[in-house]
Amino acid sequence: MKSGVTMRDIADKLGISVVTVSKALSDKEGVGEELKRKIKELASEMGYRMNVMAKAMKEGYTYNIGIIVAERFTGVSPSFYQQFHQHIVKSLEEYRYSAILHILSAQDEEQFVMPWIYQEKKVDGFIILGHIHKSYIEMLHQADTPVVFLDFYTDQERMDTVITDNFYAMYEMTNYLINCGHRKIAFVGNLYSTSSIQDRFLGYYKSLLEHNLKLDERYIINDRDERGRFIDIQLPDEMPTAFVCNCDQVAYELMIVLKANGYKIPDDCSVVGFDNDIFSTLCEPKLTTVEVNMPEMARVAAKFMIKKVTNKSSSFGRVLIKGKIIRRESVKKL
Amino acid sequence: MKSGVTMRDIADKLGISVVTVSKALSDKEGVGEELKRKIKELASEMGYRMNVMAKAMKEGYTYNIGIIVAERFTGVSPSFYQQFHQHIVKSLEEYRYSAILHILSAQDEEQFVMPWIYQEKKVDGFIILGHIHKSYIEMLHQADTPVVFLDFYTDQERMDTVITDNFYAMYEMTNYLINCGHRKIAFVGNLYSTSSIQDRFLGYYKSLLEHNLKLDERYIINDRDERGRFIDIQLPDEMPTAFVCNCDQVAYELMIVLKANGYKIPDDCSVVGFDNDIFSTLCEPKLTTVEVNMPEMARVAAKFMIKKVTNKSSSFGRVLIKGKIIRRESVKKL
DNA sequence: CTGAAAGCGCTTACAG
DNA sequence: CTGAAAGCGCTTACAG
Repeated sequence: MKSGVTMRDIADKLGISVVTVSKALSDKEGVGEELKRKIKELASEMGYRMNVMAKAMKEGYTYNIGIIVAERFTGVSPSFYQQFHQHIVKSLEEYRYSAILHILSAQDEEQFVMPWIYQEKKVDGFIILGHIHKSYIEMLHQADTPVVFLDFYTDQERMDTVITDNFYAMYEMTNYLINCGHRKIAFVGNLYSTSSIQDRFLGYYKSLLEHNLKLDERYIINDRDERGRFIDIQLPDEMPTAFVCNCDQVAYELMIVLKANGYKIPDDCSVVGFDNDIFSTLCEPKLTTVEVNMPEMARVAAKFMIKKVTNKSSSFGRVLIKGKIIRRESVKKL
Repeated sequence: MKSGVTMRDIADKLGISVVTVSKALSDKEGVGEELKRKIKELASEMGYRMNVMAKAMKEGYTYNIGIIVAERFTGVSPSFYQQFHQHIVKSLEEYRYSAILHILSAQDEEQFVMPWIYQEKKVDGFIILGHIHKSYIEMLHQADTPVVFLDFYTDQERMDTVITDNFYAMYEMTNYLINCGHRKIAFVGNLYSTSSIQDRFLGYYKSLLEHNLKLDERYIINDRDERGRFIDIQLPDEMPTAFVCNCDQVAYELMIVLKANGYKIPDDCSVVGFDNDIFSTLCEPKLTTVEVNMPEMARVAAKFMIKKVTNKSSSFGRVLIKGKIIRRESVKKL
């Protein structure tokens, strides 16, 4: 299994030209069936491997996509986005594209430093995973390179983004609770923290509106400070029968507080989460939650990316992917 | 910020040759200071970006390294290896190398299918993350491409690998327990499951030997079946004063069993783990454990990789990186 | 100090 | 059906 084999070598051995070898190997027309067969056979016999870079240079593509994720999401606790990255790799593979991960440092983000893989023309475009600064996005749009966002959006124009339908999922989840007979339902999450939490809250609110239930301010419970750090959860004076938490980890923390105060779950109160991450199965009882459809989101983002690479002017806007309610044991039918 | 700018454009505008531009931009000698300055200035003004692929093709490098991880490690629960991948990206960056993640499917692994990024010559070598089949490794070695292993080793020859010093870390941890006055110390883990568990067990055993403590078979407690699935942990009839667990998750499970049987931690028995992962802080009390030095391991693996790319004949063998004991609240001084 | 020539390994028109 | 020519954007000897 030598490496140095080129089309030249194959051509020479067969006494033909590289043009013919090139055509045969990529199944282009203009080569006799018999000759084509011979070429392919010899190629595999000699352990020929196509040098895609050479092809790429001729065509002007790199067949690489940069995946950008902000450093702050890559801390000690393995995040959500690492899972996403893997799904993107899988999806890009189907187009024979590779993914190159680029971790955007806080410094580069603030000082508007373009990723070096852009500077070196190593990628045909970027998929941005999660939140990054608005002005950095602005700069990205200025540069002539296709960009698709995943799991994040802003009100900026020309933004192609694939996101979970947070709003609809929480709307459905709250409907489910109401169908189970709950009427006093609290929401746990800081409404001013992230866009996701806001959308989830709004879905919860829509469900209340639709069922003529009043939004009670005392039932909006804070879970984190402005900087996103979790704070101790304060239970309301008058207890609701169900808690809608903006994520599984908060639901997990809430359950600890509830138990510490002598409440039984789901007998005294029901709890639901969002994300279907490790915390949802670490709880006792296991948590009813919403699963984000990562494979589908990655697939769509990859598809958009490839289309934008091929046709720079194509645009898709804001695409919502539905989540799925996972029913476990943390909800009681009243 | 246009993209199409090449050295040709810069040269034409200055009425000089591309050769001179090339030399100036890569700081090679043979260009006057004044001209060099001018060239660099114009380059940045025109928004020139080096086409590394062209350079790469000339030199015969791709400046990409493939990171291979078996599909079974990429399941639902975000694994250890995703963290590793990020550290490798960071380390390779310092050599201006990019990482391309390749998830090796079970099928490809069994049928000895080389990664398509190898077939397409997109990478200069591979870093293998975690366990893969011996015969696949054999094939990898047959192919003329540099390979470095990370967090995994076998007895195969010519294997360059960077691993945690499981043996030494568990030896130190057991010493620590003994220094705290413990004499009856159990080990929790299936000795026939993974190489890591074996090494950790052996470190524990060495510490016992050194302190003239007998290895008691009843104190080797199984935690998983042959297929690696966790089983219910059986406490021994006569209780030890401390448990050395092969990983944090098992320590976490053990704590649940201990508490269910009315034992207080660390008052009735101490527990230690390994990995310093999420389970170590989810426990109550928080777990004393061993932290793997991922950044350092990634750094060394990257360094080896680059050296092997530059000089195919270089080899490093089996390199051990020390772990670090993280002391928390799960151990009591007797 | 500066540049014309050749080449990295392919592909795309264009002839024959 | 087959191939000579030109070119993708660089760099590496080698001349001047």
